[in-house]
Amino acid sequence: MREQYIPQEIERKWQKFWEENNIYHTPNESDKPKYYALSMFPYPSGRLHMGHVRNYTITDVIARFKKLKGFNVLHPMGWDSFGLPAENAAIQSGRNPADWTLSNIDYMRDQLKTLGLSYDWNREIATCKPDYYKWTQWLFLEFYKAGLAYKKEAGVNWCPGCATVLANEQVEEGLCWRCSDTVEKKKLSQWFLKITDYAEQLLQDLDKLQGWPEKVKLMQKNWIGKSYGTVLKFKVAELDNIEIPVFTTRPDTVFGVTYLAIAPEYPLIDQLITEENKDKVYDYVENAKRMSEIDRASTEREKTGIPLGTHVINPLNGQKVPLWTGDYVLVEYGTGAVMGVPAHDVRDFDFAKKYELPIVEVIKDPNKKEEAPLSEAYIEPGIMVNSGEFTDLESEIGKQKITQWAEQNDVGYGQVQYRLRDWLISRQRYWGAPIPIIYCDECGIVPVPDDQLPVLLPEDVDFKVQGKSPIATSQTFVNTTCPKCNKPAKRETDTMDTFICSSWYYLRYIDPQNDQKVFNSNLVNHWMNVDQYVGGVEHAILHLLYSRFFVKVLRDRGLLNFDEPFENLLTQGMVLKDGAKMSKSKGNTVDPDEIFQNYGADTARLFILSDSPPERDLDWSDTGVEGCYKFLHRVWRLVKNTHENLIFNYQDLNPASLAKENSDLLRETHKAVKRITLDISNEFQFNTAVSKCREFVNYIYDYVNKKETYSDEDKNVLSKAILTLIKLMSPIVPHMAEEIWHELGGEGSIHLTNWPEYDDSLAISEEIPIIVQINGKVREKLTMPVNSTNENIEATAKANPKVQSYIQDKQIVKVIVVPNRLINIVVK
RNA sequence: GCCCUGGUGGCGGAAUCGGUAGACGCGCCGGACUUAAAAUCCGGUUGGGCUCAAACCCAGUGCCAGUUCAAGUCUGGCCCAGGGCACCA
Repeated sequence: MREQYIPQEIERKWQKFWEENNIYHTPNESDKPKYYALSMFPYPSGRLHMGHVRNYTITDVIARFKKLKGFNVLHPMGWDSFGLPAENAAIQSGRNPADWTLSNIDYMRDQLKTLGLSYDWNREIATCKPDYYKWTQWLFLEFYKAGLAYKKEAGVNWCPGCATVLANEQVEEGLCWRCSDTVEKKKLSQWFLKITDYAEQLLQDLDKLQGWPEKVKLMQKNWIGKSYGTVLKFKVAELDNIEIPVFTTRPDTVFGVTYLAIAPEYPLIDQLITEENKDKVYDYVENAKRMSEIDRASTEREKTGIPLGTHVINPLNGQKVPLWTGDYVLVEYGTGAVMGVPAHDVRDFDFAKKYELPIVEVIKDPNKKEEAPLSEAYIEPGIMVNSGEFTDLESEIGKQKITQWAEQNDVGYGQVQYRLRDWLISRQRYWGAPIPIIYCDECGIVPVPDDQLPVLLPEDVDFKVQGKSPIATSQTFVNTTCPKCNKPAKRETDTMDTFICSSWYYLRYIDPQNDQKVFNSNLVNHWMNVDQYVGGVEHAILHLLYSRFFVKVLRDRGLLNFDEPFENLLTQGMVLKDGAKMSKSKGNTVDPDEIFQNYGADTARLFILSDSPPERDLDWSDTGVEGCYKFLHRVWRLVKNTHENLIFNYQDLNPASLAKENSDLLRETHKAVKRITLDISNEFQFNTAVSKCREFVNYIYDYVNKKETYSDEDKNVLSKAILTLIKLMSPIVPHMAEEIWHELGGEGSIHLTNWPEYDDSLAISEEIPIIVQINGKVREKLTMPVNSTNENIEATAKANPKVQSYIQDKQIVKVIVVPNRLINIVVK
């Protein structure tokens, strides 16, 4: 065995060995129970960053652990390889996006191999390859056939930076999620997926996801945004046949309506303006439309509006109130119109104050006695006043009564409303899966027949074109014939949002080479759900919501038989440096390649797991890395120095017959197995698992330091301890474990063996400390046999001289004994 | 503004059920080895009091109350930090 631990020598060697012997290949058929461990696949941006390293190391340790525990583990990797950076690189460097992407993949695949991850590379996929996107297109057509993909003209989010539209989920505070450019509104005809049809299921099924962080479920719940309310129809006083429906969650406040406001984009707005107001209102509407999303949506900004000149009739009390348009009313939500109740809505209150509209109080705060004008909106429930026949009702009951009344009198109805909008999937970009649709003058929208898939990306395109997809510049692509009537027709030139590609990739890993079907349903039903999904919390809504939607649709199309894709979800924290997110602009990045070269992958893996629990942020620390490197050297030396006294096929000796130091070492071995097994099984507490490895190593050092020579008994017990240690560490530092295993006489691979078992009865000490408290304060520590009786503990404690000094002359009020823990004597 | 999460030494973080607060590591200090240094091995390291030293005592898990024999852990109120949502009617 080498004097020193030199990772650069051993890591490459074992990576090659593992690959040549195909030890991470996962068969579909197996007697063992299945376990599907999955990391969120990366965008091939060029090189790995520390966030990747952390993500994949966590999943790898789980996969290796489960494999040793006897599971048939599926642990695949692939590439989310469509997307804008490739195209931008193409524009800047003149390279083809495909070349750029594929060479990045090659580099990053090497990096992943250098990290020693236990992937089954036979299952690798890349979403930009035709044999993958063929099936993305096929799935789009499934949605189309189900009536879940449709095209409509709509006001959509346009990112000038990316020169494409975005889905709602991809706009963060009015900015593009990718490039942070200010998002504009544009009216365009675009493809949507009807995710709103599944709003209720997506909400309900969150309850099934016991293995998800509450935080993520809550974010999805808020995003779906279910609310219960009532639609009330207001007739326009000046026009006979027009009604304006409003959605409200507070029908109990309808007697407090003093105006009604519609969105500036309200479709019927033209008819609702009186002649003399037309110029002013059109000016206002134009202004509102020009405003950017952030300005418009800001709650800081003062709300504005303008009266249209017409009026509406309150269906409950017949009152005539003015009709306004205001930029705080959103056309996309509810009916695009709101009833103004200044007394009981914060926004309406602001609006009424500004424009001197009346404020009519109709809900009374039951806790407030004296009459005083409202200084702010009262939005809590209360007792209804000034509300005709509903006066004196409790407002929560009033909601129901008024809704009933509206239904009986045909002026409204109860309604459930969701905040979730349909998913806009068209992108005016090249590097994505083309939407497989043909437009024919005769037949209209015609889906590309299955046998003509994939619709391949053309190569004769001008990437620099603005405002439309570069694909539109390819005449060979655009011009085609209609599959129905064979007459000349045009292809759809937009590509799909890349989130579509990533909504089903975990299914394709199961059957990656199938060229007949999207996947074999039986195999998918066998392997799914993903038992453990690991990735960043930034996908809490986007990717995770879309994937859940996909699975539900595929289930309803008969392609699979489960409701949810991801059984358990671990959202790992970020990797920071000096307390801040690593970024090139801050100059605080740490390059994984450099760490691999200087310290080896095992040190990187060990450090990234040991300093923080996985879901928390991790601050990168050079000295921490150094410490991990030293620890691995320490383990190496331990083995090196005891090497000649170690027996690979050691005997399990009868614990009762062992010398004290050997039974102690055996007990520590069982303890270590128990604690590390539990730490990894429960919540993946790798940081505490690592610290227990270190404690165990320290213990063995103590043992070894006291020995000059080794008896046969010593050798067997020490061998068990050290070989067990190596196995416990093998998921975390796979190369070093493999090397030591072979040095000690192992054959094959340590990663194909079994996780050590522990015996609970041997993991317990014979003597344990018992704390003695007097009036709750620790005064003495006793050492007593495990499982001593309460009487025994009490007698021993009372006999103790120090305890005596505290209890003599005092009256004992109470004695509490917690077995194997402590005794508390209460005295007066 | 609303919702969520978290606040423990110089630092990262431990602490099944309420039961020894500070495991393990980093850093720092000391000892051994060495001509010397590095590396290594061993020991110390919450603050304060007392002491030559130890023993011992007091305080201590963001702040203030409470429940309990016993609170980092439970309850109520507050402060601070981080995250999510944000004119969704």
